[in-house]
Amino acid sequence: MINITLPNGDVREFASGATGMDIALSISEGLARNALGIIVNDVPYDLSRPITSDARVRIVTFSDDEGKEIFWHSTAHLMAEALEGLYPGVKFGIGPPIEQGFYYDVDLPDGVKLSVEDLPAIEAKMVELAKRDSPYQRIETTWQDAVAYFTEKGDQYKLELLEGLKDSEITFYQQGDFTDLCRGTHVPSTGHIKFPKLLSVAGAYWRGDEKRKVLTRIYGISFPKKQMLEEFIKMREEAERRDHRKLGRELELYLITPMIGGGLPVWLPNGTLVRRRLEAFLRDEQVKRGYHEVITPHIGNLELYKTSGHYPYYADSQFDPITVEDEQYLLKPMNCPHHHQIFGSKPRSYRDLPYRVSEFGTVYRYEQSGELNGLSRVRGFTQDDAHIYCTQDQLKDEIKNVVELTQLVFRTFGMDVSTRLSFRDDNADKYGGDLALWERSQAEIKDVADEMGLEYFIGLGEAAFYGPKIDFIVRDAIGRKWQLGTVQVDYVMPERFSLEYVGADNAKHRPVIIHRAPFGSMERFISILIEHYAGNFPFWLAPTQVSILPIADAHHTYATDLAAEFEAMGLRVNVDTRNEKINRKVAESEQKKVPYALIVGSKEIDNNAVSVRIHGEGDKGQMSVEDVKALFRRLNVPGAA
RNA sequence: GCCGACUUAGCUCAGCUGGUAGAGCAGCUGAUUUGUAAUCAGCAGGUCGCCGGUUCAAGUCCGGCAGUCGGCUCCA
Repeated sequence: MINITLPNGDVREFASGATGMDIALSISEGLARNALGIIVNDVPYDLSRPITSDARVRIVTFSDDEGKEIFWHSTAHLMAEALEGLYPGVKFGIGPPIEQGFYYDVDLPDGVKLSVEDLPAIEAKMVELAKRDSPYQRIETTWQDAVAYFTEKGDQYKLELLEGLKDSEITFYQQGDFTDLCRGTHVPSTGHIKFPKLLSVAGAYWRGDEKRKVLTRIYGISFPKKQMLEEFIKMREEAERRDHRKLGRELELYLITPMIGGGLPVWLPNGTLVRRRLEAFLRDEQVKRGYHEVITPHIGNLELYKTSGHYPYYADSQFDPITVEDEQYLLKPMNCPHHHQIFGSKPRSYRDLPYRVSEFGTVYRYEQSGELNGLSRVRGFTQDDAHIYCTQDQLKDEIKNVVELTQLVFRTFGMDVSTRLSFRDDNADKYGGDLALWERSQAEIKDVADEMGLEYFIGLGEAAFYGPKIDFIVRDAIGRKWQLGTVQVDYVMPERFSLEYVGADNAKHRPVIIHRAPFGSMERFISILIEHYAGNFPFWLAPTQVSILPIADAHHTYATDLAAEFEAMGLRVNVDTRNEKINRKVAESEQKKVPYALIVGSKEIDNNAVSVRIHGEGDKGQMSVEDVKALFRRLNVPGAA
């Protein structure tokens, strides 16, 4: 007999060799029906796999992350089985579950090309195979037998994977006529996968190496219940509506034309208003915190970037240098070296530190054409950059200050962020400066993060070449992750630029530099902001804050006088004096997502009032002009909702 | 840059197996003076992304290029 400990602490006795399914059945029939796998002492097991010793177990269903992984991984196998049926000779790379579904990388037989139009047929085949309800069978095998099997099958990809598994236990999973090299775990049978949905086809390099063959990657997802699939599809449609590229065009925020160049967005008047508002918000916060704002040119002598070390490290992602009178200049790929020149331009005393230099600095980076994406990924963008030159003693407090400022930014917009400590990996070529300094700054960053109680994860290999970072990452409407804010510790640049300050001891010392950008890039931040608000900007940010809608010509004077009063308060107002019905004016104000519409007719004029309509909420009734002014004053500050 | 798909009026989209381009909205003109999501009528608007090929004939078929989209790779 073995003792099985359940998550609630109950210990039950089972015969040795009992399976997850036995345990599930002993708890309830419903659980057994929904169970997809069992976690045995932190190791996922198939429900049919015998358990032979005492264990702590947890049965997982689709509502658990592990359950979804098992479900989607099994769906990937089901799709592979369908593909093998439809395209004999297809070879398989890897087919893992991902955050939202799964993919499988496949090498199709010669001459076969797959497009999204082929997906429904594959999906139909999957449904057909699922109806057979074939069990997923775990088969333990030997490395030699596995090699023999895939040699016979001619699948060089699986053979290559096996090369890396020489010393491990090898298992196959088989369902129906399909056998795959797989560690597992899988659902009991294909019948669980009732609602598969294949989503897209893409190219992907074998093992992520661009020198190797491009395989066809098919993305999909699946659900145990129809309603879940429907909800998923509805969510994707909602995401499409929020897409900043669509809203950016509709709301006339920005423009990208091939004539100007890919990845070089032009800010239209509406977008410029939003951006200036954001800049003003951050500028005010920075003034409170003792920053000095500067402006630097868009190009700089190549020597500057050779000194900083950016040039050799990032030659691939810079525009080619421009040659003028035998001197070479680079389109500015970052602002840091310019700011270092400012710090170094005169002797600095320890009394001047921390010295904080900020700039909304526009930089240009060469991004591969296939990478360009609306405002999220561009070739010219503006960083809300700043560099803080401080002493070693001041470093931790300064990091805390900038992390707090960054958090204030995200809090103001109500955005969910995840925090990554971006550290170096073992690839020494990627980084400058000596290892001891790296270890020190990584430790300092981690200390600060712990002291502040940040929830974070560590990203190895994500550091900048000159130092580790704290990065703030958010998701766009369709779930893609983007890095926005960043805080970086740098011991390398002070050395490279020989930056110094005179200490209290009258000796020269090296400052430490913090690089930071709470928004990251204005372009990317605004792309996320558009999707975050679905284009419905809060009052203080909206390009047009108030539409005044007179009922008829007789009310125009009242309306325009009112508009002038609001404008004098610094509000952005539009008066709709067109010869149109009020219904039409209301409709268009709503479509433009203007936060407040004020309807004015004879009734309002008599009371020195307006009728208030809030975007997305509807008619709020009459309000006196004085009350509306007070309301708008209250709403016109950053963070007000 | 690589793989795949897409590209028709300012926007959203029709256009069957090749026969010479259409709608709604936006725009312009006129009528209407209007009470909380689109008043009515008329007019105008396109070398169907670009270049080449097949054909009596190409928006439609084929090839090349560009741009966009979804991925891959990359991202100071």
